[in-house]
Amino acid sequence: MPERQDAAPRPDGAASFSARLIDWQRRQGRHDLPWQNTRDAYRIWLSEIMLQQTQVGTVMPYYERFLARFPDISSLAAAPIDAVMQLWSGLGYYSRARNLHRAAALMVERHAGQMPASREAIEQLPGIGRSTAAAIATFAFGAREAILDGNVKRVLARHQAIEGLPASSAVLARLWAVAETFLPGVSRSSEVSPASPVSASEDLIAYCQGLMDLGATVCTRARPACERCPVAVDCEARLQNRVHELPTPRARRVQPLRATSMLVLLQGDDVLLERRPSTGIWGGLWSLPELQAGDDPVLVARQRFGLEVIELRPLPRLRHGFTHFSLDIDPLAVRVLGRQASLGEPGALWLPLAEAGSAAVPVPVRRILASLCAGQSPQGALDLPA
DNA sequence: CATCCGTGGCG
DNA sequence: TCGCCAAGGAT
Repeated sequence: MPERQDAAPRPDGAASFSARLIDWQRRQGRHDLPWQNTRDAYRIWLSEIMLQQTQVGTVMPYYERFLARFPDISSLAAAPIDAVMQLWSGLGYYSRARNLHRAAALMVERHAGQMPASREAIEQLPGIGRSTAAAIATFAFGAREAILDGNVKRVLARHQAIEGLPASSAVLARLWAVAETFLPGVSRSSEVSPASPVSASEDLIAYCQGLMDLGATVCTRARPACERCPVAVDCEARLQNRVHELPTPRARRVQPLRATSMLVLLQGDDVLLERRPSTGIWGGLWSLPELQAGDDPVLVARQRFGLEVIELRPLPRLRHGFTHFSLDIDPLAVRVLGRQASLGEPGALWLPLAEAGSAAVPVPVRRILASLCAGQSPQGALDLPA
C-alpha cells in the first residue's frame, strides 16, 4: 500500500493536498491561539484535552486560569483533585480532568515528570487516545502522525466523498487511512517554498494545524466557504455537489426527560455539599443532595444527615440539557439545625453559601446557589421571592 | 461496537 | 424554541 500517494505533485499540475494545505495554513490559518507558538508539551496536552468536544471560545478562559494555577506537570501532579476539579467546573466531561490529574502523576512516576515523545507512549496515558496523542507528538515533538478529530473527519469525508456514519468502524478506518495517506512526505518542504526551505517538522506542524483550521473556519458543517478552500479543486463532495450532505449526519433520537429534586440544606451561612461518585454524570464533583421522587425532605434531612428542619421553601424549577437527555431540577431550600450530628460524615462538606458556587460543582448547582445567594437576607431567613 | 459523558453557541 | 454538535476517550 503506497504510503505517500498524495505526496507527489498531481498529474494535472496542482500541488499535493498537503502542500496546498500547508501553504494555506501559513497564509490564512490561525496563528495566535493561546496554545500555539509553543513546543511545551504540557501546554499542548492541556489544550488538546480541554478542546475535546469543546469549542475554542469556550476553552480559552479555562485554559488561562488552569495554566496560571498549574504551570507545569509537577505542579498539577502535586495538586489535590478538588483543586483540579474546581478549575474544570463548568467545562464539562469531567473525566477529562480526573484523567489529566492521573496522567500528570503517572508522568512524574514513570517519565521523570516529562511528556514522553512518541505517539505510542503518549497514547498509553489516561484520557489520551490516538488522535490526541498524535496532535501532542506533532505540536510538541514535530512527529509525523495523522490526526483525526471532528474537523478532520469532516474535511476528509467531504474531500473523498466518504459516505456513512463517521462513528462506524468501517468509515472510521477509511478516514484514518486517508489521513495517513495525506500526511506530508518526509522531504517535501521545498515544494512549498523553494526560496526559503523550512524544516520537515515545521511542515508537519503547519499541516496538522491547517487541517484543524480548515475544518473550523472554511469547511464548516453549515455553509462551508468552498470558494476559500485550498483543496476545493479536487474535493469530491464539491464536484458531486454533495457538500451539504457529507459527512453523513447521525440519526437523531428522542431525548428522554428526567427529573430530580435537590436539597439546599442551609445552616447559618453554610450550605451542605455532597461528593458525587467518580463514575457517572458529574463524576467527582460536589453537588447538592438529591431527593428521590416521593421522599419526605424532613425525614431525609433527619435520617440521612441528622438535621432538624426549621423551614422549607421550594425554588423555581431549572431545566438542564445534556447531550443525551434533559433534566428537570426542583431545588428545595431547607433551613436546618443540628449540623454537628453530620460532622465527620465522609463525602459531605459544609461551605459558606457565598463560596460554594465557586467550588467544584456542576453548572446547574452553581446557578441554584447563585440565585439563593442573591436573595439571602442578613438574618439567614429564606428571604426569597415566592 | 454502541453508549455514556457537559456545556454553550448557533442557525 | 430546539436540534445539532464541537480539537474524543473509556467502557
